[in-house]
Amino acid sequence: MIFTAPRYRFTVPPMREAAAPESRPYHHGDLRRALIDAARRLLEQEGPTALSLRAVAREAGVSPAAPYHHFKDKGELLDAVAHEGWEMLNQALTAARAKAVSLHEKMAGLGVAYVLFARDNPSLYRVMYDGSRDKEDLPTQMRMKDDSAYCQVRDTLVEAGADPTDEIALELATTAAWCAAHGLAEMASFKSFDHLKEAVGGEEAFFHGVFEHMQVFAKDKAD
Amino acid sequence: MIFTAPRYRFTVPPMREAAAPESRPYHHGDLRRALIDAARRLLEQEGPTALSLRAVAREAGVSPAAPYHHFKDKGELLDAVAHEGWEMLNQALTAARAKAVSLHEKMAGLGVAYVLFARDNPSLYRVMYDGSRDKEDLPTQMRMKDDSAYCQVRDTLVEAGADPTDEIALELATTAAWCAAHGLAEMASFKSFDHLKEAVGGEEAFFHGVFEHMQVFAKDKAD
DNA sequence: TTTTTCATTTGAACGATGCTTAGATACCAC
DNA sequence: GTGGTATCTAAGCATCGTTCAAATGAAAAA
Repeated sequence: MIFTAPRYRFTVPPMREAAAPESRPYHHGDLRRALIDAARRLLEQEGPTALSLRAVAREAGVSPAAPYHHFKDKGELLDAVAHEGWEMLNQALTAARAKAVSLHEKMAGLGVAYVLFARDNPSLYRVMYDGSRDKEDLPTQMRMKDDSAYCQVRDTLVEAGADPTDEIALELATTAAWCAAHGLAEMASFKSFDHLKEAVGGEEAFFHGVFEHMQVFAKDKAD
Repeated sequence: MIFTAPRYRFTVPPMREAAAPESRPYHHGDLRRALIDAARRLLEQEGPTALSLRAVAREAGVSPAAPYHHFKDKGELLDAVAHEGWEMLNQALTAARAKAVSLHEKMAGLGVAYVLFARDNPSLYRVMYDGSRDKEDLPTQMRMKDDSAYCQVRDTLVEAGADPTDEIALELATTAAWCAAHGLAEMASFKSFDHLKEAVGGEEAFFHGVFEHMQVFAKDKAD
């Protein structure tokens, strides 16, 4: 049985606008924070290809060498950005799960929320995933934290009737759901699917439709 | 000028089956072919991050500007590499489908063959996918050609009993299978799954296990 | 208050990248 | 041969990630 763990910080610190020159106890104040914000701003506005370390420093109003006192290299900055992305994703899934009524809605809602997050934050999602891909591991917070997407999917599967004592089957099913969501998240933007989206009545309906053809999201398994 | 052997030409040891050097109507022969081979060689040996246009030119034994007479830019070279990757993938799926006996084996075999291809050609798979992602479209050969992965999955679903007249459901199911395979292909290398792979008796069994938890790969749907 | 300390930030520099331009090279048709 | 032309090289531009000695300035020590 899953215990409700204390939820500490539920919200990712919101991006600050560009220069906020009020209080700067040190030279810049909190340059680390400012660099992460600048990176997320650039990511949102210019896309992942435009995200150079020098551009981030420029955006933060600082010299190209300044970031190296707060991050070992470019990858470490991206890791920090990705970390906030994972927290945002966890929040989105928590909200989707809370909103759902039936068990089937919970599973489908989780999947759709996952894909919607990727659709609404395409550049951030790519950074999140590229970071974990290069490390050949899922970020720690995705599997360890109680509100991680992985745990939420697994718990929901148990609620939906999965045998919690068959750990292997449970992990396989969770992985299957994860793969399905990730696969759809990465392919959803392909123009090839435009006609399908229209045919089923919109993008969200398309996501539901795809998930309904996967066993872990099937209604007969939930109730 | 010092009379030495030309520095750039004829210096490529054909580590692999280098493109037939019989006919070289021009300076290098078929530099386009040599560049693609060099790119694939680098991709295999050094990984995707080491794949710079200059490094490809170096590997092919030509100057950094030479590739621009055969490819508009770096992306066009990668497109050519990706194209060959898709053809290899289609071949792998064709072989897997031919080998399968039962209908269920055909679907599962297709999925596993897809993931195995990605596992065995990780860098190539990434280039294949990044190329189509940036264009926001699946490569033409994946949906148009008769032996494309998409068509093979769709046809196999029909063989397995899907209603060929319900085009929307058929496309949704095909897409679902595709997403599942792609998602697993991209996550299969995560170390987080090592214990699961071991628990189920190997990597291939792990792939089968994940697919068996998705409806489109479920046995009860096939027969 | 003055001085010292030391993290923070800068400016300059290095090697490497993608790409462009101008010119040299060598194949082919004549 | 000669000329035309596709092919390739050389050199250069702007940008990138990264390093390092110097400069800056907040905080602690005097």
